[in-house]
Formats: sequence, C-alpha cells, structure tokens
Amino acid sequence: MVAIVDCESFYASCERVFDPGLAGKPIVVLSNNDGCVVALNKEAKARQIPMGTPWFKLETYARRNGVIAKSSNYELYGSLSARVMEIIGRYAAWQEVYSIDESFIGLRGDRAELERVGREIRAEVMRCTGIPVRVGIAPSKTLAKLAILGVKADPALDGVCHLGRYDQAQLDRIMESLAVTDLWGVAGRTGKKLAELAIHTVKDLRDADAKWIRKRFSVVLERTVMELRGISCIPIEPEPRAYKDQLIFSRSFSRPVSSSDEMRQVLSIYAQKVSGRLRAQGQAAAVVSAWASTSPFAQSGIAHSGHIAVGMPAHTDDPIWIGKAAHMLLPKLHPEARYVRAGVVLTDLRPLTSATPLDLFALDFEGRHVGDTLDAITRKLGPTSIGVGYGGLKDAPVWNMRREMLSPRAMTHWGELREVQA
DNA sequence: TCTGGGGTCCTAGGACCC
DNA sequence: TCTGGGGTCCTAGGACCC
Repeated sequence: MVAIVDCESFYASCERVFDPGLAGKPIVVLSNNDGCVVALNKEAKARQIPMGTPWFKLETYARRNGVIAKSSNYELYGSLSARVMEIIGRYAAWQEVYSIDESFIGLRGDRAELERVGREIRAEVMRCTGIPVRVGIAPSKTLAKLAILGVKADPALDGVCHLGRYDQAQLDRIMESLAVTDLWGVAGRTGKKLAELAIHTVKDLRDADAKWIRKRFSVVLERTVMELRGISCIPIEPEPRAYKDQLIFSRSFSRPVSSSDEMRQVLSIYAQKVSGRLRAQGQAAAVVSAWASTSPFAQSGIAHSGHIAVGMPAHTDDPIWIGKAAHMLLPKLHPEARYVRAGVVLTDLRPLTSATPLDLFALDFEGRHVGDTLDAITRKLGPTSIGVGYGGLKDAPVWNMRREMLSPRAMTHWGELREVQA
C-alpha cells in the first residue's frame, strides 16, 4: 500500500513550533517580498482568507482582527522538514520525499496494522518536532491523496484515513461528492475541458473510458483514471535525484526597472546567483535562457514580456559567460516598459566531469575558476560581498527584499536559538 | 506604492536524415 | 494528372505540482 504523510499547514505550523504564543491564533505566511499569502493555518482559513491574497490588501484587516502574518523563513522550514522526513522514513522500507511538506511511503500489513502505524507516525512526528501530520493510505498515490481529503473532511478519523475502511457504495458516494479538480493532477484547465465532456465528479472520471481519456487528453490523465480504480501506475521514486534538469533564479524587483543599464545589472546578478547553484550541484549548462516581464496586474503602461534562449558553444559554469548570454535579452526589451520580474534559467545540464570541452571550444574564462573564487569569497563573507562585472555594482535595484515579519532561524543559527527558562 | 518561486512531465510539430 | 515513407531528435509551450 501507498501512504502519504503530509504536514498540516506546514509553514504556519513551523512558525508556531518556536512561538507557542501563536497557538490557536490565525497565522498567514507571506511569499518573498511579503507579496502574498502562501500558507494559512486552519484558524486563518476559517476567516475565509483566500490563498494568494496580496498582503497589501489584507494588512488592515489582519491588524484589526488579530491575524498574525509572518515573512517566509525557508531556512527554518527546510531544517524542520528534514527532521520530519527523517522520522517518517523510519517507518517504511522506501520513502519518496515529494515536497517540503509531503512524503510518500510504502507500507505493508492489514488495515488495522496500517492504521496503527499511521497513528504512530503522527504521534512520533508531533513528539519530536511539534509538527502535526496527516496520513492517507490507499493502493495508489492518487487514492492516497484522496484519503487525505477524507482526513480533512472528517475530524473523527483523527488524522489517519485508510481508504479500505469504506465499502464500494460509500466510496462511490464520496467520489460523487468530489469535483474532478479536487484530484491530484487535475487543475482548472483540464477541469474545464472535462466539464465540456460531462465529466464533473471524481466518480465520473474514474468510470470514464481510459483509452478515450488518453486520446482526448494525455497519458497523464489516463494514469489518473487507472489510479482511481486502485491500479497503481505512478511509480515511486525512492532515490532523490542527483541532479536537477534545470535551474532557475527568478525574483520580483522591489521597484520596477526600465533602464537598460539597470536590467543589465539585474541579469548579471541573477546569472551569478544561478551559476552558483549550478556549481553547488557540480554541473555545467549548455543553454542559458533569460526573461523579464511587466506586471500582469498593471492597469496602464506597456504590457510586455521578453525571453531568449542562448546555446553555449560548450558546457560551462562560468558566471561571466552565463551573464553575457543573459544580456542578450536586453535588445528584446521595450525601452519604456516597466519590468517587475526577471529570471535566468539554465538547462541542458551535465555533470562537470563529463563536460570537459575540446580545447578548441573552451571558453575564454574557463580554467580561471572565476566561479570557484566567487563561491569561496561568498562563503566566507556572505552572499552580497562580491560580484563580477555589472553584478558587482552596489545599489542594485533588486536586493532589498521586504521581510518585515521574519521569525528567527531557530534551527540553524546559534544566535537565533529560542531561549527557554526552566 | 505594494500580487512568489522553483520545479517536472508530456505533446505537437519542425528539422533533419536516409 | 501528378510530388514518398519512415524514422529520430529537439524545442516550445501547456499543464500541473507545492
């Protein structure tokens, strides 16, 4: 059987672990730049605050109604996540860490046994970390995800749902009551297309002709149909990937950027950031893409987004070359548009060892180890201590990220530990 | 004034080959 | 009246996830 263990309102729960005074209060966690709501605990959900609400629209309401807002503290969430995942892993032969707050695991045993293990996981994760988790158990990943919906809907389940507790008639009723878009893997676009074909509920989809679904949609949705019938066909990936297929560094600016000089600087900095991640993976990239776009919410002004993809003559991890490639975006941008976001993307990645280029094609800066030197300096003096070329200019238009409600990094920095008086 | 960031997988269609 | 067939590789874009 497949089980999914997912953390309840993970970011909000992390905040609460180190600030017990927050217990019972509505908490929202904000995206970078304190832009919009990316997580809510159940008290905040009960106040009908929608996910994605921009903070500037919520701020007044929040202050008046005792809603606590927190800037996102990924360092804290990441370290707590690692601990939670390690504990979950003790209970299973294999484990796929699916996201920062979810893990698939494989379990064996009869229903009673699996429900007992589920409760044990829940209790142990709570005891060791203070994070509440839910457990959904079923024959396939999609159904395990569905079982989690059961946990959310029925408090009597006390956090653990083995789908086998329902007989066929009950299961039919449950599936009939759920919209297809409640399913893992079915979002709005597909939902709309399905609705045109009179498929509205999970049960409708389960009972649809799988081959026909494949023809009209894709093999992906066909797999969902099979999984709903209890036939597991989305494989488990126990081994974390050694490498990413692509690396992205993208950020919104703290104010719009129009001038070419400023954008050149932004692209240089982003290129240096993403090339740092590349070197951390021990990889080199052959394609550099860059993009910039204006605000989709702007009421006036020029709406524009530009993007380029540049093939490199050889695989490289050099921040200077990657920066130069990213600069090729500049002529594609509109001189009067106010850009609010940009990104640099690296694809066609290879491990550095097998990327050794022929000397003939080696790039000029290769062998000078500019990247390694940058890495060494930033490790010692911090991420803003040095940059090359335009990325080295002070007063960058992008770095004053707003994080006005940031909690301490209580798991990873000595100076920010939580103090307790006995 | 102020609306996130980083990924994966699949498919259609074009380029190219013989 | 008439212009092949079969295949691979690559990429852009769509859809989805958290």
